[in-house]
Amino acid sequence: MSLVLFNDLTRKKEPFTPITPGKVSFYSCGPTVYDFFHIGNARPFIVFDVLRRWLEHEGYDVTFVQNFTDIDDKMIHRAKREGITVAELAERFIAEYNKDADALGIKRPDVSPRATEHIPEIISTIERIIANGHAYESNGDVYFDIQSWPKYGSLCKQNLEDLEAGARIEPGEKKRDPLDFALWKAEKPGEPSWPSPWGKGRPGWHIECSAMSSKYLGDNIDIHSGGVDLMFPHHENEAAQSEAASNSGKPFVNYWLHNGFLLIDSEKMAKSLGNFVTARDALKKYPPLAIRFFMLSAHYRSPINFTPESLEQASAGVERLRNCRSDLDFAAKTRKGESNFDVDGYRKELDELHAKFSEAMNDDFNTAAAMGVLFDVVYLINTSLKENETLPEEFFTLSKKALDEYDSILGVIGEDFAESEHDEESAEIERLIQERAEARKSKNFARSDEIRDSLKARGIVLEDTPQGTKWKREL
RNA sequence: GGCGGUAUAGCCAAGUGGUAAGGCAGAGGACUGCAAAUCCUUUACCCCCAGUUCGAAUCUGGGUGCCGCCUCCA
Repeated sequence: MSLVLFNDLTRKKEPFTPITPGKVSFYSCGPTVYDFFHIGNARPFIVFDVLRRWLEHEGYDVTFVQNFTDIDDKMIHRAKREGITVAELAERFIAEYNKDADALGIKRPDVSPRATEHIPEIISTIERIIANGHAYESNGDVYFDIQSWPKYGSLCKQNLEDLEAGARIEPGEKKRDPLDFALWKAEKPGEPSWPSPWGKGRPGWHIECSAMSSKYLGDNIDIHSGGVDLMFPHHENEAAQSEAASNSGKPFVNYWLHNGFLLIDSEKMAKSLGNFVTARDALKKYPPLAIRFFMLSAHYRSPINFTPESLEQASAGVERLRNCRSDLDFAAKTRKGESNFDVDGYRKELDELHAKFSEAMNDDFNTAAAMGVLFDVVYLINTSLKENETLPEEFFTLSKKALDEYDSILGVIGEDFAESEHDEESAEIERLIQERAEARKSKNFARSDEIRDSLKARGIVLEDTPQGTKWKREL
């Protein structure tokens, strides 16, 4: 089975067919860099990172673009409050974004365009929209003319009347229709601005994505993703702008993907509710792997609930995965040898699981089901380790390859600390393990337990096996 | 009011016509000096009502609960 994606344009699962065979153009809405990003923002970053990795794993040449919004009202207000320029604010929080995103194992995009570095492209996009008769200038502002765009509302499945009922028009506004939205905003005193054919001003929110996606990916792109709340108005507006600008008759985007909301203790996250959690804070409390595990444990379109319990459960799940990998590594060092282990049968079982994994990922990247398969692999490895004194080289090669492959997509197992560390501390740990082994030999269990407890207090866990004692770091 | 999502074991969560994956937690057992890890055993009338069907958690209709969007919040 090949990849099927749920397309919000049609509200159906559709077979994924890229515009150019073998290539995928993928635009993902990035953060407005006025503050640390929060744990709700982290969801699309993580889940679409996994989709991107899966596409690459399947052999596609993916161009992944994720913007930084570095000019808008929030940026301006925050910069004013901090007493710095908008540019300084952007610089700071782009760096913070990268720190948190890296910690969460999110691959860097191929291109990370910033709105303020694409003002000429934005202006020319607006000019084309005006030239095509879908926008108008009004006192230094430029608005998209909703009435000229019959398709408006096709992504969010709303008709114009219903949308108008919810819209409001402020007194003194310069729009013709309440739903018309700004492409360009005339300069206000003390705010950053750029020269344009309509006087000094700055871009509206939606236009940057249209201008930048077309610059880097073309007028017709394969995949565009973001949170459900962006479906309206942001993506609806983007689509209208892009298609009005290109005037090619081709859709702006072939597959629209939206992730479900993340709730905090069953409530929407909001500063007013006092339940606002930044990714930075979450990373202080929970291991990055557990946060990833949590995000991938449900389907990306379902809502998920961020609670201490769910994160602890995720941590325990990660622990099981990591134990398997470290048990495997330890056995590879101590139990490799002659064996009548049925390698061919084992390979066949792994292949079957591999097929199940692919099937899950191809089904609208169902990571929850895929993780179920990963645990089946873990079980297969664990029972094989249990049932065989010694195992052939191939067992270890095959098992390690399987875990590595799945983890290269999901990123929930991570590095083996004990394996990768060869510093003074690990040498000391080895010494203590040696001392404990001698204490145990002479039945000095008091000393033995003392060593184990003191290491435990430092986050080092010892496990005794018939082949000796292994150690690992707690998450 | 308009649009949409969702309801599966103590908790998290797949499955979407043929009789319930996986994880966490719990209980009992094996192993261990004791642990830890691992393994074995064990826990579901799939929100309610009606209908379609040989057969429904899965489809249809109705109801109820929860959630989101329609306010430049992922």
